[in-house]
Amino acid sequence: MPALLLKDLPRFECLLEYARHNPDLDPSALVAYLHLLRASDIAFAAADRNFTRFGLSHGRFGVLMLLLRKEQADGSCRVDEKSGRTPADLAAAAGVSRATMTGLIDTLERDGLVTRQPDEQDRRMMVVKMTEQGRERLSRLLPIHFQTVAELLAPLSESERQTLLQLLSRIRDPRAVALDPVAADAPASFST
Amino acid sequence: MPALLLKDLPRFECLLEYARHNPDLDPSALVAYLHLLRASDIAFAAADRNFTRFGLSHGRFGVLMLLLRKEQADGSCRVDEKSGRTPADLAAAAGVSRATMTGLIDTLERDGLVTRQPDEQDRRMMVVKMTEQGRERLSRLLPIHFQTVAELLAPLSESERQTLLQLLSRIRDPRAVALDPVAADAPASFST
DNA sequence: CTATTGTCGTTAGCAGGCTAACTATCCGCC
DNA sequence: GGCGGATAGTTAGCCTGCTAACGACAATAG
Repeated sequence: MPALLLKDLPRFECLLEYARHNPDLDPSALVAYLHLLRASDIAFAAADRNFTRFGLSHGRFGVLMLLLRKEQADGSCRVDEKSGRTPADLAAAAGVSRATMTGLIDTLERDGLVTRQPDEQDRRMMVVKMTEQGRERLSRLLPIHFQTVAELLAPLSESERQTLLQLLSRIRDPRAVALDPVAADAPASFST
Repeated sequence: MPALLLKDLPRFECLLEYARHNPDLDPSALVAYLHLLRASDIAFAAADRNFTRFGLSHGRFGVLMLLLRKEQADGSCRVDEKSGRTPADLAAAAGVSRATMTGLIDTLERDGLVTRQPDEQDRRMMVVKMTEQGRERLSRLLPIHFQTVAELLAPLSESERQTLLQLLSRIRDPRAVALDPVAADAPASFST
């Protein structure tokens, strides 16, 4: 069920051993890297257990969250009524390929959590909408999901979470860094 | 290619928006959780690009590392000559199912990086050994892999890495915590 | 010595990503 | 007005993980 491999802890030994034999490389980077994968895998698997209980997966959950967000557009978030509802838009927003999004929507539609109708203006497009049942299921899952997240981070104090977040946000894709070296030490505020 | 979804950044907005509408839940936990998945995904994908360049995957790389470790047994590491070479042992050490290990070894054997021979003592078992070609490929890959890891962590100073590591190692599986609450605040030194 | 129990490796079939290629449609330019 | 290039959604096929179930074999109980 965990999409990422749980195999980090065991590999610790081998890699660290190798590092011991080759002291020219950076042991602290390696250890941090392995802990990062391990912690993320734990969090991923914990969330996935909740999703599975509700007949969802990480991918399908993401789609429903995107649709929920659109529905909250009447609230504080200014999102034009149109954007984000077509499969292509959802795929871009969710970070998966259009082909994958087709499969996700297929399953969601089969389970009655989502509807798919042809767009009237542009007949290439489809319009994906969340059903009442989808909203209901999401509203049952979300408190549990957030509680799980809270439990995962429970061992850390508020200020420690800030520190963790600040350190994590400075880890960047080396390729991206090469393209945009200036951003390497920016505080990196995503959600704004 | 990335086995974990790259879709964390986009979902930031939706989840944070939801959190804004429901202030009873823990925003700092949610943000830390999302940054954790994102950072891990970046690291995972960066490593995976190297593996792919050398015809490997995360899983196959892990197997070779385990076999390499066995081979270093003549050095500083006291490992009995026998352990860790059967598929079942490798599966347990790598954290995958035995069925998955069969597939990993199949591919590695097909590519000539590993051999599989029946065990003489116990005819249920097989003995997996790394070939010279496997050693050679691993020795070409490892410097690049370690350099990638070093680049990923380059934005952090030595003491920041220590902090990161210390915070990450306190994130535990909620289920495991329930079983062993004492370990929840232990420093958690794995590699010893 | 036989029967039960358990382990090893493999197979079959599922899930969820991906790319590449296809059809249908829109847009812009002549 | 029509034609070429871009875009939407789908399909087909691959990869890699998983579980469940199998036959072969070992180990132990009686």
